[in-house]
Amino acid sequence: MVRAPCCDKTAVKKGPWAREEDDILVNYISKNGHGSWRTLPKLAGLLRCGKSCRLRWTNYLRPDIKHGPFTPEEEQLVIQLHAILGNRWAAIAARLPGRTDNEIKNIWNTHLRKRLISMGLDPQTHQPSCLEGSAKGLPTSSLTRHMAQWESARLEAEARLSMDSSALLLLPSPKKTTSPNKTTYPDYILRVWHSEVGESFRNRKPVCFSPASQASVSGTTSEMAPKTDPKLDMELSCATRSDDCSTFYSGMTDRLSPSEMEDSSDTELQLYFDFHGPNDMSFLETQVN
DNA sequence: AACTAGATCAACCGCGCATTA
DNA sequence: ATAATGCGCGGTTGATCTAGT
Repeated sequence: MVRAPCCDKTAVKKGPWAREEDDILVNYISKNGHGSWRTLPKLAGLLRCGKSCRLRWTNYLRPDIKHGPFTPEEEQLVIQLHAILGNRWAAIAARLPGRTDNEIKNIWNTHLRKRLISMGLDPQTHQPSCLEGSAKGLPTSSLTRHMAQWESARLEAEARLSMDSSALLLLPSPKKTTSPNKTTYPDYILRVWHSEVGESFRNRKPVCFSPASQASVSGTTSEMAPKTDPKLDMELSCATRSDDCSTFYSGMTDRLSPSEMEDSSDTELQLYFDFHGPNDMSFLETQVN
């Protein structure tokens, strides 16, 4: 099947939006709503692709967009949600009102990713990068000890899991699925538990989402709708119940002696460790305003 | 002041999913 | 059941800005 182009590429303007174009788009949408994005440019009198209009509106012109730099709390939230959700920027954005997926993706790639690297953490897995032979931020001895503690915690959590799993299987399926190959809650939860994601939770390690593991959990990386998807909420609540990645960050604080903390003199590192208490998962329930 | 390299971020592109005919 | 269409997502690009020399 050949996909029809979304617009006549030769007849549309590309590149940065002019002020007048913004005005036209805002005026049109405020009066008529966006309706069909494909037909909007023609109706509004814009020489733009509908896709471009949608992007401009959702990423910049929308009235509820929060402009300006991210607060430390927002940055922290992005890091923690990334540990749970991986590169699902739209899902992360849904938890930060006023911030767009594009903005979050940019802030991640330009700031937060580098910050994790400088802390000696792998930005994809959120695990100490010494595991891959490139530790920079923390003393190797401390990290080795932490790995051992995680392993111990994992064994403990696995025992708990065996009890939790049976309880979860009793949950009723929340709604009829539209497709026969879509999973019900218990099935989905089990898949999560048995996936890389679930293992991370069970291990009390920060979650790492490889593309393969995301696919194994959800079918595809974009199948979960970010805003009200019950599966996503369930995933997040699983994380909550299982002392997720925030415990990792704060837990490391608990386990480091003062002298070890001095070893990692990076003040940002300290900030991240101090941000949440071991059981404080409220950031998943309350939204940053 | 001029140049360069790196950082930033708005915008584009291609793909996949959902919906509709 | 299948094809066509629209939309949203994540990855990438490139123009612009900024700091350093």
